[in-house]
Amino acid sequence: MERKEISKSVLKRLPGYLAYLKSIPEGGSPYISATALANALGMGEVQVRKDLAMVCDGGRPKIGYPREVLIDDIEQFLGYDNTTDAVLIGAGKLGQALLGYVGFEAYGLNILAAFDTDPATDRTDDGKPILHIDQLESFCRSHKVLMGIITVPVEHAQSVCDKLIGCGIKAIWTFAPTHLEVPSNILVQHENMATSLAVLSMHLQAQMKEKK
Amino acid sequence: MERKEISKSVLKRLPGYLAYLKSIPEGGSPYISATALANALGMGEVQVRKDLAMVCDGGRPKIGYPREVLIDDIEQFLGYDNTTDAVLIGAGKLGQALLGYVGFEAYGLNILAAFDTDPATDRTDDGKPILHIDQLESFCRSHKVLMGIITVPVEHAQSVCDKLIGCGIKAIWTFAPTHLEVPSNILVQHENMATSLAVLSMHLQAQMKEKK
DNA sequence: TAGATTGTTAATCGATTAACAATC
DNA sequence: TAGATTGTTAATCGATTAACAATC
Repeated sequence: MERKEISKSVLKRLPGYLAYLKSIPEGGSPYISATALANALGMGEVQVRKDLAMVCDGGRPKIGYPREVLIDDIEQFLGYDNTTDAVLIGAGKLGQALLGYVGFEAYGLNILAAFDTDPATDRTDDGKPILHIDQLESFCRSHKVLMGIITVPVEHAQSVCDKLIGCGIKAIWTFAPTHLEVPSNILVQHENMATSLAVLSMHLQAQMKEKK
Repeated sequence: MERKEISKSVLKRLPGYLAYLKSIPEGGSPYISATALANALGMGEVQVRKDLAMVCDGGRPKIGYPREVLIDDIEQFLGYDNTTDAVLIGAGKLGQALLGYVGFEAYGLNILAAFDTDPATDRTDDGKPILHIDQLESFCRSHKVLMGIITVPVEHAQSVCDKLIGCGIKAIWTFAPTHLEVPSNILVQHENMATSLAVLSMHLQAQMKEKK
């Protein structure tokens, strides 16, 4: 499969297709059409077809795409087939929730350990190590970790971010509601609860107004 | 301030401005320019100016916008000035993390209680009630709750969603990685960890390739 | 006054949708 | 063959960026 330049909008829709494809029970047809996928996810069928064209080659007219192949192609495209190791900084409630979430395996994400300035215990319920922040650098170097997850309070986010970059991390997933300043070769993915809440809040405001 | 029709892209950027404006220490100038804001957040200044024009009237040339007024305008626009009550379904780790996060107050969100099919305790550490799912409807009706937060495993997400709608909920914030089927007047906001991971994963793949 | 900054109007860019030809 | 479905090319739409006039 020739790898084309992919836009971010397409990229963001791929996990949705993947999740749906995986959720289909084994029994049925081994093929699925873009039309069927679109209907199931409430999207336009042309869009789905175009998106799929980016990652796989060849559905067959009248039949659709072979489900298994499609799943493999998307996973390979997204890099879910080879796992990424990550460290997590901030072993608070959110941090521990992420640490304990087994579902990330499916996305090729493996959180090796959590770090904190003041580790309450040395292991989570699930047996993942919680280490002192001072051990971060040697840990990252020896495990060749490229991804860091930030779940510390806002005020420490930037300094933790700087520290991660100093440890050789190339991609950062942050849950702290603040802008992080980083060099251009580092990717920051902001899990932005605030924007979600903004969208929800606007919808409710509109609803209230309608009722009047 | 005349309320114009606002696009989703603008809406999603507003919380970022708000967070930054609030983070500025009291001491300095009471004014801030779109240019300064843009630089601080790594954005284009024209975009910032256009976005601000949607929610407030009148910065002053050469001076900028009065910071306090700007904060108030954005908060009012987003509806953060009057709090929204919400219920949360699924008192697992993620659910409890959200339940205990005090930062939501700033977004006008107040999670009243959590519900679960099998409540381990009847209160969280923070003193918020955890109730049995059977009490959901009467609770929502009596408290006139309009927002529901879903933190249950994927396989229960749709049924929980249906239940919430049956209780009169109008907006749903879901953390379950699956598509939810809802009537058109209900808003579903999908907190999509999977898309974030896809973006991160792609970046790391590109990095690896570069190194070779 | 000069210059920084705002707000507006026009141009560009990218993404989505529509139309249609190709194919099994 | 007929019809469902794919893939492609063109048209539309919306959002971002650039250019510029207005203003303090």
